[in-house]
Amino acid sequence: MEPDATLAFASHDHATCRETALAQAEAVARAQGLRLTPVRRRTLEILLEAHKALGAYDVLDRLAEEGFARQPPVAYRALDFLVEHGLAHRIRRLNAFAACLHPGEEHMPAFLICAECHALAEAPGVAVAEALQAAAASVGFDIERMNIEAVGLCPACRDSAA
Amino acid sequence: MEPDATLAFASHDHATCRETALAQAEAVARAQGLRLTPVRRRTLEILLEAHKALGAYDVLDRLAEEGFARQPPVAYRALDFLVEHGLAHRIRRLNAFAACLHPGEEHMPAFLICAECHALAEAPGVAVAEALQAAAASVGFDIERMNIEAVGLCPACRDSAA
DNA sequence: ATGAATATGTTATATCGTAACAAGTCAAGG
DNA sequence: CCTTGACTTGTTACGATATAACATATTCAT
Ligand SMILES: [Zn+2]
Ligand SMILES: [Zn+2]
Ligand SMILES: [Zn+2]
Ligand SMILES: [Zn+2]
Repeated sequence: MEPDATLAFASHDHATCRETALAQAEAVARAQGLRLTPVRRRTLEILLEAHKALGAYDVLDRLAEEGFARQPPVAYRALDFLVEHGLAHRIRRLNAFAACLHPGEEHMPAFLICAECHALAEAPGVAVAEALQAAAASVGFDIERMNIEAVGLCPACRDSAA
Repeated sequence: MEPDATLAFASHDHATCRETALAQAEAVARAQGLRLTPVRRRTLEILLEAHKALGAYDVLDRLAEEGFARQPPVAYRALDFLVEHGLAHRIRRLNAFAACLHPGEEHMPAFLICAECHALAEAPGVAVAEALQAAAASVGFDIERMNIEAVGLCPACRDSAA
């Protein structure tokens, strides 16, 4: 089942939402023999609690408040680890990172970024990815990784702009 | 007519290719009353001559060699202007900029970036963009701008890897 | 001519990201 | 046990990317 981005733009129970994602992430870690060490786990929790994209230095500040060293590699290592294993995503357009809300599920996220309120959603991107694969294949290009990001207005901000 | 990315990965006459793009860019500037000042024009030429994505500081170095001031805003302003008016594109994945090879033509480029030789192609992205529009619309999101980028192997590097 | 808008010059600084090496942890094989 | 090698973390230092802010100059329409 593909994730549904509607939730991200609607008011919902953040607590449940992040606990679910965290539990899924832990399941992934167990299944793949990953070491979800304290910094890594806390970094993921920070992203989940924020429930939006955070810059590496924002994460670093929060980590520092909890006793971890305030040095860039601390945050970048943890973030890179999470991204590497699909527990978080990197949003290039924002030079930022966001927890994956569907870790373990096969999904190609298309990110929708609200220019107004900065809400971020992972939209179902399978159709988009397939179209891109097809476009690439037609010129003999072999895709390894892709980034699909869009900036615009979320439902709430679009309505209030009218 | 949609641009064809095949050319970008094939050996071709760079001189013609860049003169065409430059001429198209000038036509766009005339048509839209844009001021293609010396720095801006030279910046576009630099991107076209390189025929690949260049970082802002690479562009700045080249501009400096030609008598322009070696200060970041010089390059960023020119690059931002070109991007703003569709004469160049920003490749977020590379923190870099590339001249648009189809200025004035309606197109939604999907960028294909070779991880091996760093070749860059603007693939026809209309189908991809439509799929993304549809995905966004299904959750009530209104897209203003989008970035579609893929990293992988170009035909030449894929073949030589085998 | 004159004012408003646009473009450029210039200084300084903010933000994002990585190289490199030392020190510590951990689990498997001897 | 205890070695050993892979992985993880601590730490310093730096590199790369991007923008703020303000002064000056140019352009363009009135
Ligand atoms: Zn995800
Ligand atoms: Zn919004
Ligand atoms: Zn283009
Ligand atoms: Zn290649």
